Amino acid sequence: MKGANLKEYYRYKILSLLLGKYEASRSFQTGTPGKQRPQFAMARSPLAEDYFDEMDHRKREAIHAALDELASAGVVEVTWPRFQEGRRVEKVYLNFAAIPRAYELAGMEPLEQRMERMRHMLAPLSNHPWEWVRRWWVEVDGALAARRTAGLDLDDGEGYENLVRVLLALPGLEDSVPERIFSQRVLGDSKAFEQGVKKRLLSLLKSHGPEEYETDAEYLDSVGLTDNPKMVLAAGPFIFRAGSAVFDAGGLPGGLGLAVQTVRAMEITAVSAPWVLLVENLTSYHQVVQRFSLPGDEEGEGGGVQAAGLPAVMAVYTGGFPHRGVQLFLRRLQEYRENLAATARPPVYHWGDMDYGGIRIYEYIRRNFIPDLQPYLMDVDTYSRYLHAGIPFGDEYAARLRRLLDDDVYCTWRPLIQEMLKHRRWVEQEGITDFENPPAF
DNA sequence: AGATTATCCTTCTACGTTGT
DNA sequence: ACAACGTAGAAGGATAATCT
Repeated sequence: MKGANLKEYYRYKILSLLLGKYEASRSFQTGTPGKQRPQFAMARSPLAEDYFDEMDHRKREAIHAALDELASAGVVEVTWPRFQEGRRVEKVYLNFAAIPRAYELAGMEPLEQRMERMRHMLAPLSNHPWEWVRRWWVEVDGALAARRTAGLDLDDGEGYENLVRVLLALPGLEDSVPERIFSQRVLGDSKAFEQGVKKRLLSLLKSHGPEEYETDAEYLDSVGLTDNPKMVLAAGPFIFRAGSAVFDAGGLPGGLGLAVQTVRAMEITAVSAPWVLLVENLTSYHQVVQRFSLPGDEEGEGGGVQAAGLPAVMAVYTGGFPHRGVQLFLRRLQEYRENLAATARPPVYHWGDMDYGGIRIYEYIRRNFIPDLQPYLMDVDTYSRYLHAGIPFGDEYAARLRRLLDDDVYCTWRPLIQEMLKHRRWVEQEGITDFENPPAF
């Protein structure tokens, strides 16, 4: 590096160091210069190593040259230890009046301008149809107006531009759309969503979203995005109509998978099973289908429980928090039930893990789809019988569980939650095998 | 006017939280 | 589980205020 270049290099280093301190200082926050100027002591600055390099004096000379120039332009003030004038720099101060000039010389964009640009970029969200997006916008816009960064990466303008586009496009989605297709449609690039927006959208959903979920996929599904279209799995004797065609699922020993479009178009016309069971986990769903929905099946499974004679059940796989397709199916089911007299409705039970997520999934379905939902094998008695197979959990998990105790929505779960807190274990649905007995109706 | 005290501000350090 | 980041509190310095 030649002398002049070295000087410019240090000029930038010095100015960006001082401006960085300025941007973090109260003087910037309040917008009015405080009593103390941004400053650094040379000996303990990032420049110290170069400044005190005994092997290469050109570095110190270049730093002095840069400081001389800045000082005579009135941008900075340099102090020297007594009797060392011009020999060893003590401290460097940035003059408030020269801050615009300092930005110019450093080739940096003033933080205030970058913040204003960001506000302008996010402004379209101010009248977003979703309340939680507006709430986030109010927070962020307020922070920027108050000259605080609020966790935004001000250097990633493009990223936030795409985030805004995505947020504006999401409310228009009908069914779940595959990420890549959505990305292509909204951002013009099938990878752009995954690379630049997904992470921010997820953290936004987790911090401000209307509902807490277990997995990223569930969060994305809640706004209409999936990695791949998902089927709705259901089994047992029920009849539905799609267009003019009528289907009887009872004739299919393993049940069926319904595409979201089918669910949208269908109407459930009859449920001949005496009860309906929603199942959280896939393994358990398959077991339920095998044991309940094949009355008279002689094969069994390798000496397993004799299945013959069990009353049939209509089973629906929810897969954790139900995705949009399942939600639509549950609405169809509820539409059918509401057309019947209250006493004629087949009762709907839900069976999931006895853990934080399982309890919340149950209440989520009850709140949003099936008001008279009942739990199946999710109670203190079953918990105690399977405690030996329970999985231990830690303090943080216990704290989350304890929060449910304070929430009235979960009041019926208090005995179970208290039992779980006492033993510090949760019980997996898959471990429970004695589910042959349907509840007494 | 000089010195001492008070106050304000930056910087350092530790802690908690969040993301990988 | 670990690292990185951000925040909050403590300490050190500098300026301002007050007293003698």
